[in-house]
Amino acid sequence: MSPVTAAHARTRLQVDERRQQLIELGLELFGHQTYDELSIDEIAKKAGISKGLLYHYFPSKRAFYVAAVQEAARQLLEETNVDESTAGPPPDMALARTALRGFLQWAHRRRVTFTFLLRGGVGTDPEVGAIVESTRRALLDRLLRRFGVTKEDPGTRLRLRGWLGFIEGATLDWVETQDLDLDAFCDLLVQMAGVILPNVLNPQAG
Amino acid sequence: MSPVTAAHARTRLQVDERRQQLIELGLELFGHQTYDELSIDEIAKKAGISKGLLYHYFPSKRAFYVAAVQEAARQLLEETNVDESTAGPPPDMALARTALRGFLQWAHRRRVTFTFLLRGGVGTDPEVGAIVESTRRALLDRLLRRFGVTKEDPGTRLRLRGWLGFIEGATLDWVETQDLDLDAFCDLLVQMAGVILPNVLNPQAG
DNA sequence: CCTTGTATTGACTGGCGTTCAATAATGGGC
DNA sequence: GCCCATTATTGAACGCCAGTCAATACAAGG
Repeated sequence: MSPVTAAHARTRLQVDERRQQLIELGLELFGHQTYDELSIDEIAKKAGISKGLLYHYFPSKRAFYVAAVQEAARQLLEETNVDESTAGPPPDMALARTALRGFLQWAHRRRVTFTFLLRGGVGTDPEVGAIVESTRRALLDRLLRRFGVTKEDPGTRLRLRGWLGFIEGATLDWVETQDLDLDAFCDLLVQMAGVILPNVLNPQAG
Repeated sequence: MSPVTAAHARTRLQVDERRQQLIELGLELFGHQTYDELSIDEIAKKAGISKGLLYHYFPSKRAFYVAAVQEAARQLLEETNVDESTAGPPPDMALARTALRGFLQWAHRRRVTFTFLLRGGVGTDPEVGAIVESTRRALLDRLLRRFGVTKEDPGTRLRLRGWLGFIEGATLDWVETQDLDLDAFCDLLVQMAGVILPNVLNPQAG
């Protein structure tokens, strides 16, 4: 079934190729099982390789897990990046909306990875927490740039952090229940941005 | 140092007393270390008891961990419960504000437990996730009752879930940075409730 | 004071993360 | 096309730690 499975003979792969393959597998497996539900032996078996080989690529099980989280974050950032060449001067609401839409589509299409990143990314290492936090930050910066937000006093920062919490919480609910279509949900989030961050989005209203 | 520590002699305690004592300790320890950073031996040592005794009270390490989460949730719900005897008809904004204040005070005073509950409560078991989710739900129901919210169509549910995400995210930030005083932050959250849930809070505006 | 119940212990076991020396595949030089 | 250096790959062995269990000591009731 898996292209990795080699009955008896050793199949020798390029280092990056195999590494990527293993991370991809980890993403899939850790998306469905807890960290300590999933044993190294099981991972190796599913990958069709020996247990020891995993340690050739990753110094520890945790490191492997972290690499998977890292990859999830990387995919999220990469696949939700929109073309900015035709962007108008901020606040370019249309572009911001497109970006948000892309994020939601990704969250839906790869919902296992998405929930893995958010749910699995919190309770574990500080290292993992840092990845999630910096991803959050990167996503936030992107959106803010498109919304044209610059200043960040304490009140604004808390609103931003809260708004992100809003998006994450609502999106986790949304990918599960699916009882609003993409556009309606996207509209909701944009509308929320408007009421949560009024002073930064239309300064004259603050 | 600890009242539990008995140099050589066995100190025999009542079952509920010791159980509670262990859970309290677990709350403290798991607040500062990851689940698998913390070994059973270490817990037992810190508690001044033998490893085996832990298994007299809890069937497994996980069960012990879950009990600690459970306790954190129980404390949160108990200690943030406000007196409703003098409550006016909903939406009683004053009471809602008091409740929110109580929640924030608790989150600040017991920030280790609070972050443990939120950060540790996500990435692990479905069992732990269920506790956190039901606590979330209970807190939400309380606030909604005071705000006088009844209906829950998909759109409203997503707003509620998002609003909770807002509170959690912003509060996690707030207990860490502390760069807004309690009242100002509380004001912010109440204000946010107003703009996020306008249709349910003042129906004529929706 | 003895007996019964149970809180408590310490040694033991099995599983799993981790290590390491041995092995076989690959690619390059001649 | 052969040989050698490199290294991807293996499998067995190790050690730590969660979980078990029979033995022990403390407390209470008769």
